[in-house]
Amino acid sequence: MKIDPDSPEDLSARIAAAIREAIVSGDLIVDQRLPSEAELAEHFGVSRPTLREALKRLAAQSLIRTQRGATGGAFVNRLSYRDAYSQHIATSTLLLSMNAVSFETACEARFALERACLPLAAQRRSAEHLALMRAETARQSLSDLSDEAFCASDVAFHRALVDAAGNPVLSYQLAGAVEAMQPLMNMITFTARPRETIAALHGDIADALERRDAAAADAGLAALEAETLRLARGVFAARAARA
Amino acid sequence: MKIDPDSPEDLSARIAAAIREAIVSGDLIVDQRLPSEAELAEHFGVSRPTLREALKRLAAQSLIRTQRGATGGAFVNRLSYRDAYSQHIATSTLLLSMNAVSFETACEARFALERACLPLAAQRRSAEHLALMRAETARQSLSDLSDEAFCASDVAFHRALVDAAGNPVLSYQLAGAVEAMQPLMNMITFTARPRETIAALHGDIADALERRDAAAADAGLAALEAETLRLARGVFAARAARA
DNA sequence: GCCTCGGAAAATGTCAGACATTAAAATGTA
DNA sequence: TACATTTTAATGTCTGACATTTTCCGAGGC
Repeated sequence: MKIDPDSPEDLSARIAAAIREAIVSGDLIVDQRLPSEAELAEHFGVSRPTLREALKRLAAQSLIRTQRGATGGAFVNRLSYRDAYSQHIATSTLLLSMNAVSFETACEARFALERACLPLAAQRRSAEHLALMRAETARQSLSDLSDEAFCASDVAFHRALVDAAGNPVLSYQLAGAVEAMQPLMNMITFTARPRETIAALHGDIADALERRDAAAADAGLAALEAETLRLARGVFAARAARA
Repeated sequence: MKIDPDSPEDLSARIAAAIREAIVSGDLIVDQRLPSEAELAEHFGVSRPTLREALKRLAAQSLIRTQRGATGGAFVNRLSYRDAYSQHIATSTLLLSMNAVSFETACEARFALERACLPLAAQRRSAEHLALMRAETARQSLSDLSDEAFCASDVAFHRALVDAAGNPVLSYQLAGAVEAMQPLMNMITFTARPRETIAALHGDIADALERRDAAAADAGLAALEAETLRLARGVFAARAARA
């Protein structure tokens, strides 16, 4: 582990990069304990605070975890799907909100990706996934649901659809697209009529998956995309006219 | 900005969470300057080193950047596609390498996602994207190419295919699936015959996109997936037999 | 012999204060 | 006005100390 001496970055950034490299390259393996902070500081020729800044950078990326006490220290963390999920969702959400991505672009990406899951989902969907989708569809018909809760339920339905494909890598990659849409969806107010329409389309998709009919599910998803886009355009046009 | 007093986490983690919350919620906006380290330390009632650990955590996630000098300080960073890309790729690569994901699972996810891009790519592909795909296909036929370089070219071809869909959100979400496959692909040795086969299939896909024929491109991608899987199984079986 | 209890030890977590370095702004001067 | 110099405000880094947590081991009592 050597730091790049002529990088313009901070010492802590360079040290973090060196340790990260050791982890990624397999030089440090999962659950292995790193040397103590004092030893690492000496190894890199820096003070303990500087070294600690480097360790915190790695901790922020879930690459290491720390334990206090006699046998404590910093350990290489096994990156779990759970951790990767939440990082990916947070990054995707920020990316959309900070870069003025149009609703159309985000919507197109989301539905394109979900359609990629349908053949697998039709083949592998379990009873549990179907039940989840049915439950969310039913919830969406409740009249006393807030707009936020409706959108959250929408996201939950789509997550179940993606998970039904039974491929954790696919679920992980899609999590960003599906979950990051929620803030955008929250900008749309769903009055009674659209809610019924959307819930009905969700029902159609669930029906198709129950019959293991990928083509029908694809048609349902296409209809849902068109409806979502139609709704969003209506809302945005009305908002623009009012302003 | 208030820290959660009864969280079991470090002070620096709680402070980072508080500031992150302020950024995500829009309380702090892009390019806005945060108070100086001394002021923030006083605000949260901690010392400067502790506060700096919190800032480094945020810097590791590209949420802030820092400048030295008189008018320097920490600024809310606009999360660029570029930054988000590299984070996503790094996380995806680690996730695959640390969780013993099977080649089949990763491969299935990758091709399922790429197929989602084809209809859009067929519709929107530019001459530049086609030229890129042709160039990589040509490179793959060179005889003096190392296995790593062949795999890198393979990734470049697929990246061009994804980018041809003309949707940056889609490109971002797929970057993880496409790039994270490279270490897995590198485990396979490509002798002359498979290289020809793969390059030919790449050529077929490029041809189909040039004709804006999504169905043919889909068939080409399906054939490529089957071939990749066949190859990988052969290599792994041979390796298992030898051991 | 076994169990409990209490320190010793080793590690991270936190603090205080100082100095080094950088870059912009203010100031002085030809 | 234009240029060089000084000031200033910020981050970057170091030193040393103390607080806290957790494990381990040994002493003492049953």
